[in-house]
Amino acid sequence: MPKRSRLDQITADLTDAQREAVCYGEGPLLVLAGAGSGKTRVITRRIAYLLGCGVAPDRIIAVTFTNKAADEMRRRVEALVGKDVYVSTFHSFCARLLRREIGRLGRDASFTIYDRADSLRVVRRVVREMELDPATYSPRALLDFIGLRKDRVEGPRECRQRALGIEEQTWADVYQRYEEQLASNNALDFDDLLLRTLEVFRESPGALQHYQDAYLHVLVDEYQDTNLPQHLIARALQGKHRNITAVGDPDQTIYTWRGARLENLMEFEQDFPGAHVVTLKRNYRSSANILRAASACISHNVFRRPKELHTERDEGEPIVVAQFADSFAEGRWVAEMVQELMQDRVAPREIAVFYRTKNQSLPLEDAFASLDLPHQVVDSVGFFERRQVKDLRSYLQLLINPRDDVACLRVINTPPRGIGARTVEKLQAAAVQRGTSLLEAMRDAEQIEALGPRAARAARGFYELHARLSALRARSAKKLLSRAIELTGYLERQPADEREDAEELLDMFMDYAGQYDKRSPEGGLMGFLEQSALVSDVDGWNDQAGAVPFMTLHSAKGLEFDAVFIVGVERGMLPHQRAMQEHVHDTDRAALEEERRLFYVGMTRARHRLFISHARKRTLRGRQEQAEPSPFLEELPAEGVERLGASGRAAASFGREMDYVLKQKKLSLRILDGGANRLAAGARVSHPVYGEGTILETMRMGSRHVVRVDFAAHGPMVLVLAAADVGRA
DNA sequence: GGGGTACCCTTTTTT
DNA sequence: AGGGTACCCC
Ligand SMILES: Nc1ncnc2c1ncn2[C@@H]1O[C@H](COP(=O)(O)OP(=O)(O)OP(=O)(O)O)[C@@H](O)[C@H]1O
Repeated sequence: MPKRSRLDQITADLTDAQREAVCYGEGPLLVLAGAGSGKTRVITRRIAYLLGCGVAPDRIIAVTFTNKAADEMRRRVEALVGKDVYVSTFHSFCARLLRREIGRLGRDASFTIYDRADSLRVVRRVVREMELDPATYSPRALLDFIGLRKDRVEGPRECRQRALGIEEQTWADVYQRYEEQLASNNALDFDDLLLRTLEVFRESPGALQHYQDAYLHVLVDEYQDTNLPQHLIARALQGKHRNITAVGDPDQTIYTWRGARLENLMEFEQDFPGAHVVTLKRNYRSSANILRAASACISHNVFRRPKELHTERDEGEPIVVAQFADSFAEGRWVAEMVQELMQDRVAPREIAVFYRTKNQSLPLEDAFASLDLPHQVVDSVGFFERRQVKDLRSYLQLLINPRDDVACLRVINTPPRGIGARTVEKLQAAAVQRGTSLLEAMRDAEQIEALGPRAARAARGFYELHARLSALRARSAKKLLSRAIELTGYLERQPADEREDAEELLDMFMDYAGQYDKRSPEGGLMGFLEQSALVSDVDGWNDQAGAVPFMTLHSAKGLEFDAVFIVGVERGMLPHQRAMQEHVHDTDRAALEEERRLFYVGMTRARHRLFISHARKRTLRGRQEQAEPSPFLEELPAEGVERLGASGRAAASFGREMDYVLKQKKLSLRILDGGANRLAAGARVSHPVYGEGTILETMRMGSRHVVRVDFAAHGPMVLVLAAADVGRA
């Protein structure tokens, strides 16, 4: 194929503004654009275009927010030009780089990656060792503090220098000792992946130069949610060729709590002098009703440059805002509406349900299960945090990095093998004294005087178990996992009431390992552990599975669906109570605005249908709490928004009535006393189950028609009309 | 000294 | 619901 026409093909279905960005030549480029305007499309096409222009695939690096988004982009580029480029997240890229380069910092390449729970264990230990009162020095708060320092690229020494007063000095000391512990465990936390990469660049000009030479083009998606270290890494990488493409939308910053820095985007032109800026103003995703509502809502953010986003699309169906008595009624309604959509030929994978917090999935799961609707809770991070999965991961982690005392302590007596708290203490003391890891101390258990013969034998036994597993280290991840389960007797030793659970979880874990083995036969155990440490929630979501995904609003970023449900849109939930106390925000207002952006991100995921709901009662920490509608709901326009169950009492009964209808499914109504031949208010009807009644009102709930009927024997009920009845309504 | 149990609290979002 | 801590029994 002649080159010209292939390039034309890549840019054919783009707007002028999009094409300008895709085909932009050398130098920094910023695409500043609203939701659904084609930012991700521009990045993907630009990669394809560069490849089409003859840039070698290995001279391009693209960075996305999740591994799933990275795979998706790689696949799209491959489909466009048949070439394989490197697309990754910042964290995965850094982990890969550090496996090669961390020796330059005097550290070992077989490092463990710690998640928050691992880090928390380290902080707890530091607090104990420093003999601080954990009530005053909350390990959680201390870890947050450390994270904050790291987000600002501030090491313990600098932190200590800047400390004002004894209190802050103590925090800095905790930070210092936390770092020492991580080093002696040969572990890096998530932030370290970024910081050590910067350190490699700083300490080793040769390495920096190597990467700067290698990457002719650096492209970063979702720039509004990058933190300072990520920004610095991007800047370092483009340092030689100066070809950076960043795309982002300031209205979609939703990770400030994790250090995201909007300045990275808004001050791009200062950081990258001579940057060319392209703005995209047309939304290609959503119906006019959806875009109008989303824009109206986000316009209430005052810390914001007003931005006009328009669409050529039709109004579309009205947005539905519905109120329910409680989250269970809300869940049943969502399930019922999903069933309806599926009957209307909307594929389940084109429907999604979003919520603020993960525990909101439960009522939805119940409701979907009872209607037998295919659904999938998108929660990979949660999966890897499950106790049983973490336990087995720790056994494997210890094979790669025997110095990982956190992993060792986690499983040293799991399942119970006679190494109790006292023995552990003695082992730890011996390890500190000898300057060894816990595992090495166990190898030499017989020589530790403080240990009785029984304890010594148990400890030595653990070491031998590790050694036996270690001999199999080169085997596939799945094989190792199943051998670890066998050799440790993990399942047999589970309490009977948890065995089934554990078995299911570990089966899933083995499946996951099997998939890894197949996909990355070269990755080995280390690659497997690395990938599972760096998963994002959406990574585990199979978008081809034909199931409705349930996910957090955060996870929904960057995705799109034909129909979207956002549940639990209540004061205290969205905006979330805790988010309003988040100290990373300068003001209450800023905190509220981030919550509004989250709602905005959710709404703008929808192409055609948007359903927003809230409940009057919600169970929080086992308590039933009254809930008010979210203030954000008042910000939606009247036009193109249909509100159901507006008053509190009506909503309460609506919930119960809905319940009934769902159980009975749809049974058709017969019109009595021949006069009126229409299902309209006032008509007398008869129902096979409820008997006779009078229609109170008829209404539309989204695409479906419902009637409220006052039955003589049952009182008011909401009935959903069968398609055949609709013509009569 | 190990192991089991009861009670606390804490989770908002996640690389 | 899961971990941590405190307490009790073996
Ligand atoms: N020029 C175009 N022609 C047709 N469809 C387009 C065009 N540009 C974008 N789209 C479609 O619009 C939708 C949104 O595009 P994309 O996901 O790239 O937007 P985005 O700006 O990254 O969105 P967001 O920031 O909201 O995640 C996609 O379905 C995409 O295919």
